[in-house]
Parts: sequence; structure tokens; C-alpha cells
Amino acid sequence: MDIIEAKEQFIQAWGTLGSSWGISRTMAQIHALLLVSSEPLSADDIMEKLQISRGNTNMTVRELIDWGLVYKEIIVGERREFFVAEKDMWQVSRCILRERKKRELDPLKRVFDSLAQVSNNSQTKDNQDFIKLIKDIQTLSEGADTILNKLIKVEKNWFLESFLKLFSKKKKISKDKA
Amino acid sequence: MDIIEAKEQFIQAWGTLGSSWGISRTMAQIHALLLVSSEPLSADDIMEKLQISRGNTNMTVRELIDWGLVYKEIIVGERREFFVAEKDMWQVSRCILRERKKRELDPLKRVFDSLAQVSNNSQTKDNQDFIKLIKDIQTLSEGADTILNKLIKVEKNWFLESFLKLFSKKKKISKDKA
DNA sequence: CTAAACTTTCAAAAAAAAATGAAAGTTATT
DNA sequence: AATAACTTTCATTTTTTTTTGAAAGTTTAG
Repeated sequence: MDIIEAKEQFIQAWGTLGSSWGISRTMAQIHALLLVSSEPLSADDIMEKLQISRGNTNMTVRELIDWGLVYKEIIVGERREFFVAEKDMWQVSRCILRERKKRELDPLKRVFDSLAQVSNNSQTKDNQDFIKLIKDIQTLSEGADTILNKLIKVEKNWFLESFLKLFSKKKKISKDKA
Repeated sequence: MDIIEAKEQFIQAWGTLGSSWGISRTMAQIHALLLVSSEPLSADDIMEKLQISRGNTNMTVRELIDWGLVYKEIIVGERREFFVAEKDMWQVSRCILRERKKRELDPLKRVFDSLAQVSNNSQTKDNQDFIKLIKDIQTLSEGADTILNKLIKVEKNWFLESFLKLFSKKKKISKDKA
């Protein structure tokens, strides 16, 4: 497999993976295309390479900019806008984490904060169970929130060097196995 | 807000949240309904309470069972099957993490393992960058994999007591603030 | 100011995902 | 073995999400 082919496969694969990440195929493909392009691309370049419409290209690039995954780049003497992708994949991960947390976790917390205010005057077993369910979900979602916030803030090296080591400790092999 | 109302809101909210988690609204709603029911429910109970079709109910309950979120329960003297939800929310989180990892992270790793085998004979800057991109994505996805596997295995108390504390250390307030 | 170059919007079309329900399949009872 | 009670399947319909493209809007240059 040569590099050209590999890049095409990358764009295709990133697009497919995007769907399972709740990101539209086009959005993921544009992102991938910009990631593998050494030069900034114009809206027309993107349209042509991915065979998509102008409207779709414009809207999707805007969204990528909102996420912080793509930047506008001005080229002197050119009137058109050009776009480049954020190439630091740790930064990319942070953007994706932040946006997915915003979409997937924050609404959960909001809903349960309001649900937690349910009055608990009837003390049947059934109702106690419901109150506990709400509390449990809140505890866990706050835990998830704490972890995600930390991951979003943290430096790449801290993640790769300190944090990951917490998880990769080898299991001690006990003598009684021998 | 009384408990009945709160439960209905819970089912509704869990359904809506489900969509943003890549889970169909019905699947999340059935799950929520079973979570708030103290008694096991039959397929007919579910159909009636959520106003959905038999086919949909059956397929979705099967999927919830596959995920490990719902169990069949046999009631003596009843021919029909009854269903109950896993009530331990930590266990529920694990199931959801495991299934989402399977859907969202594992395919990523597979794709990039195959892309990593791209030949690197032409040593242009451009190609070096591409190779680096692939490597970076692999490093990060392996990191994510390690963390998720650990979280899926770990005990609830370890998560809430030891793990979370790593993240919630209070910032030292320095004197120059005063 | 005006035309050209480029960008944005949004109603309508297409595609993808989810739900329906009738028919086929199973299993337990008599 | 026949019937009744219940479950599963899947082609079709409905709903939701994504994309299109023509029209409207903006900005720059002369």
C-alpha cells in the first residue's frame, strides 16, 4: 500500500468511525482530509476532493472551527479563505472530549439535578429505591465529570507518562502458581 | 413534583439522553422503565406503558439483555417472560462503557493497525508527517483502551474512593492571594 | 458606486436509522 | 396431535438526520 492510497483509506476510515462517534461522516472526512494535507485547502478544494456540495462544506467547516479542530488561514494575495487542521493529536483529543462531554454528559447532569429535587414525603420502599437510583446516577456522573475535566486540562506528557502508568502496572505473579 | 411524575420525567429524559449516547430512544426508555419498576415487567407491560409495537419491544429487550443491562425473570405459574433491569448503577456504567468501547474504540484500533503497515520508502516531509499522524493516533487510542479496560474491570469502591481522589485534590491557595 | 468574488442560508431532497405489525415460528397444555 | 399462548422475524413505513443547491448576503477592488 502506498502513501496516496493510505491517505485515501485514512479519510474513508475516519469518516466511517466518525458516525459511530456521533459525528457526521462529512465532518469527519473533512477533518481527515485537512489532517493529511500539508497545504491549507480552500472550500473549493474540499468540495472537489470529497465530492460534496458547497453548502455542506461551508456548514461543516464552520462546525469544525467551533470545535477547535480547524483554523482559518489567510494567504496573502488570495481572497478566498483557506483551512488547516490542528495537527497535535493530543489537542485534537481534548477538543473531541470537550465537545462530547458537552453533548453527552452535561445534559445528563442538568436533568438529574432537577430530578433530585423530587419530594420524598411518601416513604415507601419503592420511592426510596427511586431516590437512591437518582442519587447513584448523580454520584457516577459527577465522577465522570471530574475525570473528564481533568483529562481535558491535563498536558499530553502527564497523560502519557504519569497517568497511564497508574493503569499499566504489571500484576505480581504469586508464588503459589509455581 | 411527586414520585409518579418524576419517574415519568426520568423515563423521558433517559430516552432523550440515550440518543446523544448513540442508543436508540426506545432502548433507553425501556431501560429507564425497568429501572424504576420494582416489579418485573412483561413484554405487554412495556408495550402498553411506552406505547410501542411488539416487534420493537422484543428486539430492543433482546439488545438490552445482550448489553447485560436487563435480565429475564421467570415467574412461577406464568408462561410469559418477565424482565428486570440491573439496578447496580456501577454495573450499568460498566456495561455501557464496555459496549461503547466495542463500538467506538475497537474499530479505530483495527483500522489504524492496518494503516500502520503502510510502506515508508519515500522519505518526503509530507509522508513522514503522515506516518507520524498514524503513530500519534495509535498511541492515544492505546492509552484510551488501557484506561477504559481498567475502568471496566475495577470495583465501584476503588473508583469512588481511590481513583477519584487522584483528581479531586484541592488546589493549594497561595499566600499572595491575601 | 458597482461588479465580481466569494460566503452563508435554508427549504427541499436524499439517505440513514428506527419503528411497525402482520405473518411465521415456538413452546406448553390438554 | 391440536390448540392456545406467547415470541421472533423482517419487509414496509415512519421518523430523523444529513446533504444539496439555488438564492440571498457580504466583502473587496477598481
